Amino acid sequence: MCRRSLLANPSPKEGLDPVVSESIRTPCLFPCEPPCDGKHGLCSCQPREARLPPTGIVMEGNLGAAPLRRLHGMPPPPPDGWKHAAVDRSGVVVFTVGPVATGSRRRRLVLRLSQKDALQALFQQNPYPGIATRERLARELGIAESRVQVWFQNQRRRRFKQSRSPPEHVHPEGEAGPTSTPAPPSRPPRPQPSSPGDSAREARRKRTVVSPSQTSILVQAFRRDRFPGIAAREELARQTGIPEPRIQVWFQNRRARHPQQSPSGPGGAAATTPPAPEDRRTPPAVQSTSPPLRPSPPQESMPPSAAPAAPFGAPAFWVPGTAPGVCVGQPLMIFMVQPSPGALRPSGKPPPPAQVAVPWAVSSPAVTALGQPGQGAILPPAQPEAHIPRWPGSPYGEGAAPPLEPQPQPRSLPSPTSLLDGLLAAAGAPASPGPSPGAAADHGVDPALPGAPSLLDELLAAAGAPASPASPGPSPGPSAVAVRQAALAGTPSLVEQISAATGIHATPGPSLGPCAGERAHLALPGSPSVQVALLASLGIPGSPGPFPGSSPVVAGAHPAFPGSPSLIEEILAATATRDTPWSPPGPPAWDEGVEATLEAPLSEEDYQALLDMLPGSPGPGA
DNA sequence: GCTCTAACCTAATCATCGG
DNA sequence: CCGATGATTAGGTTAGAGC
Repeated sequence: MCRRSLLANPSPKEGLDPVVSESIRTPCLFPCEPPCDGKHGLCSCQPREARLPPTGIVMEGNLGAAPLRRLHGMPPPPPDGWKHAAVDRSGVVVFTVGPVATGSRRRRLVLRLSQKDALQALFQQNPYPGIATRERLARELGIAESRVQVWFQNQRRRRFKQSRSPPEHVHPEGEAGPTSTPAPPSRPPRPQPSSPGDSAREARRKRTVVSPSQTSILVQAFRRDRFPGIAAREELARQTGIPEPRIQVWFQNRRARHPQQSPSGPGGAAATTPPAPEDRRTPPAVQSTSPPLRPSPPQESMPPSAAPAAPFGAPAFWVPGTAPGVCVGQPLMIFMVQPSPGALRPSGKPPPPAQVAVPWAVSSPAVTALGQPGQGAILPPAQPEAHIPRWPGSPYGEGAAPPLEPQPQPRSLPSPTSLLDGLLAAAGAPASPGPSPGAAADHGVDPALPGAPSLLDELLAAAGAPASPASPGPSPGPSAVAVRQAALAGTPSLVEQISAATGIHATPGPSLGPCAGERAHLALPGSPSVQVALLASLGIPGSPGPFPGSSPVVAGAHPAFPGSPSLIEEILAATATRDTPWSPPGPPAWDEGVEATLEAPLSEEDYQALLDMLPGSPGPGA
């Protein structure tokens, strides 16, 4: 009875998301009968996987916790208040008190009807949206791009399952009846980007470039836990500056390609395992810097040994600089702190003590929403959407993260007003009765708001869906904000600094946080992208165009801006030409070429120079 | 309790980059 | 060209949310 169900089952009600619940959940320590094949993502009887991390964290309240503890000879949980315990390599069991950041899985996103309708509409148009479309849709719906991607994955399965065949090309017509589709027999293994009929398939996400130092951090984490939960991934995202979704993929690939990282099984073997390629190529010195250090002493504040000292398995003790977004040159700061109940972004995300000035925190709508349990939001707050390749040699270190205090990582915003609401409102539809006003802020930030009056309605209408009266209830809002909040909440990124210095940030522009969500869209109302513009004006290479590992940013037309066609409009347009197989959103706005990247390969010098150019800008070194 | 579906995982494969 | 590795897809499973 190898039941994963026995494993970690964090009690969301308590907001406990065990940081390492994953650890518990993954390993299958039971004498399964029949033994599980190990194919499961969460369970494996095969010792090969050695899924139990060295730390052997246990969760309170987990159904499987007790047995696991027994199996591991772990002591019983502390009486009260403990959330989880970790056993470090030395065998010391450490209990952490207080809410744990998050659990193994990210909070489940509850899509609103209107959001689903929009997704459905797009799905009918194209079940294989490219990165550009996904991002755009994500922006307009106020959810993370990765969520959109997952939704499409699940949706394809649901649809294909029903119809037993993949959508040839998703002709708008057949969609209406999901199941109704007769479905041609055999279903192609899998649509290839270049496969016929898919010729129009959009471009993939640009390859993320993981620097050696970032790889080092990831590898270390991997050795400790091959199955990091959302909390751990977010943590890594903060440390590395790589978007959490990319971290997740990295681990997937890593697991697939480095199955035997720790042959000796749980525990330790990791250390003895031969270094992976990345390891080899990573200078030792760099490796030790894993845990980003404080800005000042670039990499000395914390002894190299510190990194290893902080077993990933015991993330509870590492409170990252919280700056969700690791932005341009933002050093990551991690320091040890006593686990305290509000320190870790529990459901309630109490702001950390020394809340460093976070520019956006003030004006950012996203921030406003902090603290809300919003359901929709899932975006890992810290998700540095804009993955900015660090400049090697930078004093800020590689895994630079913002030297900020742990910030309340708004996991989900109760977003008074979600993007969708905004859309609906704009369309004259009754938006969620919710909160509201604060919404003002949101509105300002909402990408797709202005300019696109009844887009949603149109889309829905085109899709045959009822113009969603939208979210009934206060809908916590999926957080359009959530998506951006990550960007906001965090440390001031270069852009933020620039904005602060220039006052540009006055515009509650959409996703101003360059480091935000999966992708930071720096579009500012009225202007393409301040960031891009600035970078471009400075002649910073790579600014205007995407470059490897960069996160494309729609610099041009932005859905949120009046005048810029929204995705929905695009869909509508496409729908008009039904026989036209999906093709990449054509208009300029869509053009990938229009996209710019936030991740300018800035060198520290560039960075400094940039800052210097900004009047009143303190500048990093300043 | 049941259903639906978001989240996650594996395996396979494509795409891109650097040597 | 080839190896390494990021991205994506199909398909399987778990678990949260809502009825």
